[in-house]
Amino acid sequence: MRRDIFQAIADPTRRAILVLLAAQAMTPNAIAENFNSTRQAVSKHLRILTECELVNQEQIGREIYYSLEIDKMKEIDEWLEQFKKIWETKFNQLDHLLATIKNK
Amino acid sequence: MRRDIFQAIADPTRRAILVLLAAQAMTPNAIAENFNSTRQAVSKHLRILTECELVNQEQIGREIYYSLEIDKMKEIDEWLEQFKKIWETKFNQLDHLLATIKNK
DNA sequence: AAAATGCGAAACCGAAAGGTTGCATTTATA
DNA sequence: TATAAATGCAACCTTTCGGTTTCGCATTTT
Repeated sequence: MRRDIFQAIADPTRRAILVLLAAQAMTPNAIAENFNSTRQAVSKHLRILTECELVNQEQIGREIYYSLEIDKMKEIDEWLEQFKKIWETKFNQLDHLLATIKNK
Repeated sequence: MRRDIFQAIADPTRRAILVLLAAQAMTPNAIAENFNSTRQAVSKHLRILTECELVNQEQIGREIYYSLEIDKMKEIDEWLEQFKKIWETKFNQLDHLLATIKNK
């Protein structure tokens, strides 16, 4: 299926799942209670998130606990880096402008 | 069509367009030269990026220059904030561990 | 041992995505 | 003024997406 991390976070349900898992590891059933779709639909989302290595599984008896793989989230931040440079520069320019006005 | 910014950056071509525009404003034709798809396909991507307010248009004669709307990119960073707190905490824990080992 | 629970996988479906071709419109040029 | 260039839009097609229902398989509970 070859999905990447950006496709993974494109879906609002998956983003919400990631936020849930940021707080604590959860089972598919527990996660599904937070949404209006079926457990199976959530399961599909978890499969995608697992493939992208955004979440981990740990089986305990018949339950599977999913937890956030925080390191993978950094990849988004790394992509953003190239734009951060720009908005920081823009901020500095504004900063400079304000300072100039102030000293008039 | 109601797309959000996360859907906008889900497509690799659109991400590449954003990177191109980060360097300089460009026309659809110029942008399309960088990809294997038709100008019309690129035009569709630009339409989506415009709807999401990730890019601006400026018409000059018969040409339209597209430029990056950097402020909108910050929204992704803002969403990431909630996860950053986690990975910074993890880093600090590791940091502490390393310090402990060092002082042994 | 039988029933219930937790889960994933498969089959199916409608909607949306991403691409192409063909056109209409506006602006520049010969 | 006729032609070329730059662009957006619409129609169409194939693939993917996200959902549901049905099922099978472990594991736990009664």
